[in-house]
Amino acid sequence: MNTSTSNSPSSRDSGFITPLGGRASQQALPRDVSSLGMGLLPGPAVNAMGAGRGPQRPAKLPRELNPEEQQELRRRINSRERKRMQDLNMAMDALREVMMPYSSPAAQDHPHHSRRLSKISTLILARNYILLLGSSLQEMRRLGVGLGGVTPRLLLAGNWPFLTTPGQLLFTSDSLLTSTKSSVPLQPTEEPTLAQAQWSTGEGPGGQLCSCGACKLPHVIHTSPGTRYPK
DNA sequence: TAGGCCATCTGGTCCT
DNA sequence: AGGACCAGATGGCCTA
Repeated sequence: MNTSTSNSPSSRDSGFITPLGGRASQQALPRDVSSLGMGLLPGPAVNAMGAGRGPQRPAKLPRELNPEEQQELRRRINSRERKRMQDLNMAMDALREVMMPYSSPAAQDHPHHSRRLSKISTLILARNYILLLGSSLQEMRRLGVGLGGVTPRLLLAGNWPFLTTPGQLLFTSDSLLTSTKSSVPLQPTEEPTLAQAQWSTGEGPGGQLCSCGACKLPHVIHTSPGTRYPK
């Protein structure tokens, strides 16, 4: 089921723990006990929430524990986190499987298309797809078309919001609508019509021009990158 | 070689 | 109290 290539968790498990937190194998022992939560290593900087919060909280790994117990505790915590991230990656792979047909024409002479979708690209493409489905649904409603065997024109045409470069791709209502007045997320009552949908064309991932079929399909017109994941 | 992407470790915070 | 979640740090792999 793993559709990923060299970066899948299972294929990357062959590495070893490096002193400062590099690749780790599932069986690899934790590092030196001195690094187990006692702040010897550079570690993450004090984050904004934790900074200046008065007296130091007790260490997460209690000092009462002997080194072996600390090591075991740290091992369990690491294992849980690893498992959590692997589950997340499995979900990401499942999403990738669904989105891949819409992101790659599988043309072997277009290597920039044959690569696995990155996480960020997968999420953005999925989001764009959902928005597209919403607009298609809206058109069906407008035309009074029932769901019985009728597929929205835009979906049939395969006009997917293809990716250009990850980081630039947020598919906003601004970019979707010809009218650029609204900057708020789409509301059910203001879904764009297909006639209003407007795409950019001709540029493949990474910004290079490409003449393949997929690249000639419409692209999302994106806005400037903007802020990254505001908290 | 630089930059993108990723896995892992880690400590802090939130939640049950 | 323990687990889940989050984000920073680090280093490996890969590609342009």
